[in-house]
Amino acid sequence: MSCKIHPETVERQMERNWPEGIKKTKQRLEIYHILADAIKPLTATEIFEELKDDDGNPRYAFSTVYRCLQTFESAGILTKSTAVTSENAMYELRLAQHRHYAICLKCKERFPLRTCFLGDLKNMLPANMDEFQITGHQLEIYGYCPKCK
Amino acid sequence: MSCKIHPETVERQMERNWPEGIKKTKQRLEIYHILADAIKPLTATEIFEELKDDDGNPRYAFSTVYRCLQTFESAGILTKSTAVTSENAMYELRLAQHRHYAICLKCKERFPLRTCFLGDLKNMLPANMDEFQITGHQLEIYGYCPKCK
DNA sequence: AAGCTAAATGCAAATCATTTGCAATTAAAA
DNA sequence: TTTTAATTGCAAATGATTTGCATTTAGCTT
Repeated sequence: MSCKIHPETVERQMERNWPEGIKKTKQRLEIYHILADAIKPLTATEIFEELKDDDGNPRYAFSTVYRCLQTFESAGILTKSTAVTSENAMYELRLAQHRHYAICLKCKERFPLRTCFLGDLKNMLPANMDEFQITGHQLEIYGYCPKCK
Repeated sequence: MSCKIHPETVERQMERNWPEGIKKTKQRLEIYHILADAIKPLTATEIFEELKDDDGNPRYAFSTVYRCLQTFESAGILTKSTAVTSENAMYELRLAQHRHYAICLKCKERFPLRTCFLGDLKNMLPANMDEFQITGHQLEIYGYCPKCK
């Protein structure tokens, strides 16, 4: 029922993204959808909660969630990261675009930053490290949001 | 026995840095020195290991290390962060200057980057977030170092 | 220099996120 | 439909970090 112009459906995006030789179980499909719908990186626990039924009972095992995330990560379609402001790992689909966040230390709200600037990164490498092959990066800004400060 | 020009001794730096109302116990002093001598952020375990005696027996409790790090952190002289490439928190004295690292995903070696560029950060904040009060930031580059790639 | 007291430590047990072993189930190839 | 390797669920294991509580100690105060 969405009214966006030319939206690539999640189904189609998933079809395109799905890694070779990884079985499409209902657990994995649901987890993929949760990640695809998310507007921010999710923790394993948040995903586990999303998967509960209407009465709040778990429908799948916690270990299944973790194993699925591992599978996605080693298949290269998922990025795992750990924020300065939280103990727990967070997971985000690795799509073409990606975002960084300003994170409020009080309310933990995450505000997406404007830009990613991978271009400059090469220049920041130390001398005689031109050989270093960059595969990823992480940036976070933290402080206090307008409401909390 | 160091031959550097005008080195500020660790003692003096510590004197200047030491937070009000925090007792100088031998445990805390030793931990401060370990952090001051470190050329990279350390995990609690690394610090605990450093504190062992010559026979490899722990001289202080693990919980003391954690509590000391917490104390330093809430006193504002220590920065705690969690690298993408490791599960464990790392700790680093918050001195005037600070560094970011390029981290090899294979050998886990950390290569300090050339610059920090706090200046640009304000511009990356989303619209209507000028009010966000930045207190810190974290940046990491990861990939494969010349040896490992 | 000795006494006092809140703050700090040591120890063992508790927590919490994440991982693992193994038997039962299932996707998808034959 | 059968087959088989891959996947799941469950419960127990792990490993980092935290906590409760009795004991010790830094840094006053006398």
